[in-house]
Order: sequence, then C-alpha cells, then structure tokens
Amino acid sequence: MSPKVTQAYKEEKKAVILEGALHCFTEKGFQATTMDDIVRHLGISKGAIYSYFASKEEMYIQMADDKMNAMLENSTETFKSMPSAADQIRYMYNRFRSQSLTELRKWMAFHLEFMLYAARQPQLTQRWNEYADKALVFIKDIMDGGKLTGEFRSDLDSAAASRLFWSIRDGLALQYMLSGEEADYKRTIDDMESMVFRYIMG
Amino acid sequence: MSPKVTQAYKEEKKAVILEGALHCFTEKGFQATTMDDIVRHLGISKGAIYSYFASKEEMYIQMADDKMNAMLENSTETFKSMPSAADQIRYMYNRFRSQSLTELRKWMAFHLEFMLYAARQPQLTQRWNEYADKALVFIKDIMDGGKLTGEFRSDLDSAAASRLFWSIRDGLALQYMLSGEEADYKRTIDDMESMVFRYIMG
Amino acid sequence: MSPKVTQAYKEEKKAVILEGALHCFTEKGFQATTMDDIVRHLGISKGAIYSYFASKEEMYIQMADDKMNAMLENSTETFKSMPSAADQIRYMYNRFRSQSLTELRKWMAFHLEFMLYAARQPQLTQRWNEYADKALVFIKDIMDGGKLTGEFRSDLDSAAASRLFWSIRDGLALQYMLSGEEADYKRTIDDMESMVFRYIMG
Amino acid sequence: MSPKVTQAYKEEKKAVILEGALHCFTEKGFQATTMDDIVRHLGISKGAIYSYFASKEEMYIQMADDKMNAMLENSTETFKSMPSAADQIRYMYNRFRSQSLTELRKWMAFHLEFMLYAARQPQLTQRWNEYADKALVFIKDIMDGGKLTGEFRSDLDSAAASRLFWSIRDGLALQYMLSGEEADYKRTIDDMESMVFRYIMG
DNA sequence: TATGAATGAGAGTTCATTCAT
DNA sequence: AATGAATGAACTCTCATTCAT
Repeated sequence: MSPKVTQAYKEEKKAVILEGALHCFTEKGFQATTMDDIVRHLGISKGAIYSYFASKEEMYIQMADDKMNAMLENSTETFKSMPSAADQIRYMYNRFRSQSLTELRKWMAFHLEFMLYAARQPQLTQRWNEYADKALVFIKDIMDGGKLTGEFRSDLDSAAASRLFWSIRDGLALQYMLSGEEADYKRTIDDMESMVFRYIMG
Repeated sequence: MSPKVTQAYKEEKKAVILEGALHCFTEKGFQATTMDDIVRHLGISKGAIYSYFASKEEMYIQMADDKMNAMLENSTETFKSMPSAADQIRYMYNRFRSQSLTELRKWMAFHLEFMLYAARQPQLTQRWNEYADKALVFIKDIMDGGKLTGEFRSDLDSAAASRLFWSIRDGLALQYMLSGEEADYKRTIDDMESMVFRYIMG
Repeated sequence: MSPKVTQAYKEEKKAVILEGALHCFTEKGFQATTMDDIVRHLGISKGAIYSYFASKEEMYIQMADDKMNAMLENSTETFKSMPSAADQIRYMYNRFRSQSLTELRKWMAFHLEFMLYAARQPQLTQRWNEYADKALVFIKDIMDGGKLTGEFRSDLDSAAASRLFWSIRDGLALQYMLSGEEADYKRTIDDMESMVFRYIMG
Repeated sequence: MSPKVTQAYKEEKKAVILEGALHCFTEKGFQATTMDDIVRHLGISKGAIYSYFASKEEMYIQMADDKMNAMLENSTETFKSMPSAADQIRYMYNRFRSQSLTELRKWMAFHLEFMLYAARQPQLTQRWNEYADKALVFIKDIMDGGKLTGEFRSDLDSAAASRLFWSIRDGLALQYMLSGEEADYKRTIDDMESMVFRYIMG
C-alpha cells in the first residue's frame, strides 16, 4: 500500500503500455490503429489501458512527448566531452549513419504523422515548436562554438546554418522514406556531410 | 444526348468535386474528413459524389495523381528556353520563393499525409516512386547540362546532387511546416540556394 | 396522335421492359437487381421505365401475373383435342421433360422468390392462390375425366391426386434446383410418371 | 477469467442472438430484415451482435448450418432401434404430420430463401448439396434395408425412390406454403404416404 | 416522351469508450 | 486494479425515385 511502490509500478506499467502502443502506431499509423490492436499486442485488457490513460489521443501525445524528450536528452549528454565543434557535427552524422533505413522509415512514419496531427491542434503545435527550437539551438550552439574556435568561417549565420542542417537531414529522411537502398542512403549522408562542411567552413 | 456536352460537363463536375474534397482534406486531413464534410462543403448530395467516384479513397488517389502530374508538367515546359543550367537552378529557387508559407503548409500537409498513406500500400508506393524519380531526373538533367557547359564542376555526382537538391527543399518545407515566418523562410531559401551553388560549382 | 397507335406502342414497350427486367431478376433475384441493372440491360433510361411502371415492385408483380396467366392459357389450348385422360397426363410429363434443367432452374428461382415475396403480402397471396387453384383444377378435371372413361380407378380422390401431382412436380424441381444432372433429372421424371400412374390407375 | 464460464456464456449468447435473428428473418426475410430490426427485437446494441458475428451474412449462414445439422442429427438417433424399414418410413411420415402448418410455413420460408441465396453462391451451393446428399442417403439406406428384408420390392431403384420421397415431401410443403388448411394438409400427407408405399412395396 | 444527374433516407459495419463484475 | 462485453454515435456506401432539361 506504500504509495511509492504503487507510483513506481504505475510508471513502469504506463511505459510498457506506451511501448506496445508505439509498436502498433508505427505499424499501422495512429488513426488506423484500434484499441483492440493495442490490447491484442500487449495481452492486457482495454480497461487496464483506460486506467492509465484517459484516451487513445492522450497515449499518442504522451508518447510523442516522451520521444521528443528522449531524443534531446540523449543528445546533450555525449557532447559535453567533445572539444572540437567539427567533431561534434561529425558525430551527429555518424549517428545518422548508424540508423538503418528500416528504423528510419518507422521513425519517420511516426514523426510525420504526429506532425500532421499537431499541425491541426494549436497547443500541440506549440509544444512541437518548443522541441524543434531546442534541436535548432542545440546545433546552433555547436556552430557558435566552431566560430569561436575558428573551425568554422566567422561570417557564418549560425541560426540559418542550423536550420539548413536540420532541413537537409529531414529532407534526406523524406527522400528515402518510400524508396532507396541502404547503401545509397549511407552514401547520400556522406555527400550531405561534405556539403555541409563545405558550407560552414571557409 | 450530345456526348461532347455530357463528357465536358462530367469532367468539369469531377474537377469541382475534387476541388471541394481537396479543400476539406487540406483542412482536416484525409482520414478525418468525412463524406458528410465534403458534401456539406460542396452543397451537393452524397449520391452525386459517388456517381463520379467509386470511393473516398479513389477521390484521394485521383487527387494526388493530378497534383503530381500537374507539378511535373508545369516544370518541363518553361525550361526548354533557358540556355544556362545555373539559370535553370536559379529559376527553381525563384519558384520556391514565390510560394507563400501558407500555400506551402497546405501543400505539405496534403503531400505528407498522402506519402504516409502510400507507404502502407505497395501499389501506391510504386506510383509515388515513379513520380519521385521523374523529379530527380529532371534536376539531374540540369546538373548534367551544367557539367557539359562547364558551369558546374566536372567531378560533380549529378545523381547524388539532385538527391541533395530535393532533400534540402523538402527538408526546408518540413522545417517551416509548423512554425516560422515568411521573411525567415525566404531568407532560408536564399541560404539554401547559396549552399547548393557552392556545392555544385567549383 | 391516334390513341390506338399510342396504346399499342405502350403495350409493346411495357412488354419489352418487362422482358428485360425478367432477365435481370432471373439472373440476380428481385431484391438484388437494381434499376441500374435493368436500365443497362435494356439500353433505355430510368425515366422511361418510370413512365410505364410506378415502381420496381409494380414491375415485379405485373411480371409474375403475366407469367401465371401465360402458363395457364398455354395449357388449356392444347388439351381440348386429346380424348384420353391418360394421354393428357402423359402429355404433361412430356412437357416437363422438354424443359432443360437450366431453364427449370431459372424458372424456379423466379417462381420461388416471388412466392416468398407474395407470402408476406396478403393481396398477393390471394392472387397467387387463385392461380394455384386453377392449376389444381386443371389437373383435377383430367383426373375426373379419366375416372369417367374408366382409365383411372373409380375410388380415386381426384382433388387429392391433383395436389399430389403438383407436389411431386414442384418437389422434383426443388430437388434439382441446386444440383443434379440433366440425364438424372429426365430419369427421375420417368419414375415420377410411373409412380403417379401406378397411383391413379387401378 | 475462467475460460469455461466465458465460453459457455458466449455460446449461449450466440444462440440467443441467432434465435432473435431467426425470428426476424422468418418474419420479413433475410434481405428485408435490417440489423436495426434484429437489434430492436433482441433489445441489445448493434455492436454486441458484431462481437459475436462478423456480418449479417455470417449469421444467416451459421443459422442455416445449425438448422441443417439439427435436422440430420435428430433423424439418425431415433432410427437405430427400429427393425422394420416400413416402420422407419412410417415414422418419417408421422414426423411430417406432427409439424403444424404454421411451423411448416415458417420453416419453408427460411429454407427456400436460403436455397435461393445459396443458388447464387457456389460455396454455399456446395454446402447445401452436401446436406441434401445426406438426407437422400438417409432414406436410401432405409430403402435398401427394406429390400434386404423383403419388405420392399426387389427391383426398387432405391436411389431414385429416395429422390422421389423427398420430392413429394418438399413439393407438398410448397403446395401448402401459401394456402390450405391444417386438416387438408394432414390428409394429403396420408395420401402421399399411401402412394409412396404403393410404389416401394410390390 | 425520354433522359440521366441528383437526391437523401437508410443500409451494414466500426470502434473509442464505459462499467458491472 | 483488471476485465472484456456492451454501447451507440458515426462512418462509408447504396439505390429507388424524382425532375429539370
């Protein structure tokens, strides 16, 4: 009856449910996924889900929120230790390269569907933008660092450059969303990287 | 009785219906739009729509098909007369700049939702890819032209470059999908343009 | 403008429409046949049909009525000239034999569906019964004739026997409705015939 | 949680639903009965029905299947103990006699409508024929038994005779479907019986 | 008269959510 | 807290009938 235990248990259970739901949403999309799909996949009852989440929509939003936060958090940690801005950018591209096309596609499907969903709900648009801003600032800080150390050209517009950085990355993901092979994809990331470096360095 | 009149009338009516449906799909999304929404918006009866289109899905696919074709057709025409490859690329960026953010967002919302939809249906994926290939080849031809005239660097990988071209464009549209202002958007296109030229020219 | 011509034309047109409708009803059943089916088959317009018949149902009833009358009429004619009751019965069986299984099945499908339809509408039930009575009386008259001439046994209950006559005939049609081959069918008619004769003769 | 309870409950519920649906189908016919009719009659929700049956059609087929099986099963049991083939046939006629005209009519309405329905769907035709074959074989076995014991004439074509047996029975039901009174009906069964015995015995 | 585009009530079916157990 | 049978509003699609031309 200790509330602490109950609380921990609840958090864990919520996480398990969200994981199962994510699997389904990724497979079929949010709208096309039924509560029955989720329930079947998780092997629990509908009531159980509704005792943790008020609605299918709430699960979705919660899930997207978790994803966004996870991505930002796991970014900031690693970078503290790298002294070179160029290395930090390179590290980002390595991370892009490490994701398989299959993973990328699933990730994008979820990401895009939520974006469309958010575009129609002002409060979600707001939250989404906060997340997008953080991602922009994250790269901008690296760019600014590079300018200070002289690695990047001094007249670089770091705000614009970080926008370009993400544009290229997102656009590439979009390009390979429906077709293309792993090897081509990896090669295009290389090109993307070299183009970006050509742009930010002298 | 005259087939000409009837035929023309039918084509016109189909177009009107598609226009009305597009309006609704853009507003709420394909899945969230009900036939009642469309019917209300158009001020006609349900039966009328179903005598022109077999299903909601058919309308959607027809619509997407029309959009794709329209885009490709209106591209090829204008370019015949331009002698310089650089001018052709510049012309493309001017076209990007001429589209307002509001238009862009509507366009993207439709575009992305259909892409997600297509991703789950093999035959649509197929058709989508054919369209994407044409867009790629269109830019690649320009790049190859520029290499021949010496405008672009001779070691440019035109296939990769055209992929990058579209990646950047699509990514930028994605970036500005949920936030950003007109002026910033235009400026980012400028940056995008200069980055691309930096990459394709010597 | 002569009313006679118009009248004749109308009758002819009605007959053509009913013929086309019958074809469709036989193929798919009354309920499953749409006005579009009929219109397509006939190559005329919906309005045309509605200027001759008030409703799909009216066509159906009219059609069934015509069929019943036709059958009774074409029976009575031929029999006047036959002196022997046994020959008359034999003639009936020959007529049964002359109908192919395919024809029989189509005929039965229409017949049965209308029967079910009529069973739910008192006025149609009434009309159906009048027709059925005529068919019964027709055979009963033959039976009575046979008793008078001594061809059939004198203690024969002609009313009951005619009921049996039709029961056997209808039941056989039912038996072969969904399966069975032409040759078997013909043989079963033979058996049926011999059984009936065994019953009505001494 | 106990599967036994749940399973039993579900079976019972399915039976209740089928019973209610049968009532409606018998009243108005399969096609004319709407899901709303059934729902109203049963006092449950539409969703409830769809959690037990996938479609209106599935209910219908299930129902017809149950009816067929019930009829065959309840036949075979009782006959094991009867030594005389003639008694077995006589027993059948007693069973026919024991069914009231009202029951018979309802039964026939369902039976015939399903037959028409099945006639247009090859797989159902198939299943229907299997059932019909079993009914034929059931009588044929009795006939063969009677030939062996010498009760029936030795040159009897038992296959043909069983076909006739059912033809007469089905045809009689058809005869009395729309008109006729209980007493007449019973009497005609007597005639039918005597005619059949006249035919199968020497 | 004939046409066939248009109507709209009503069909079968789905599924997020509730609540008695 | 967990279950899953039940709900019923909302969905897509059909089709007999009408009526302006």
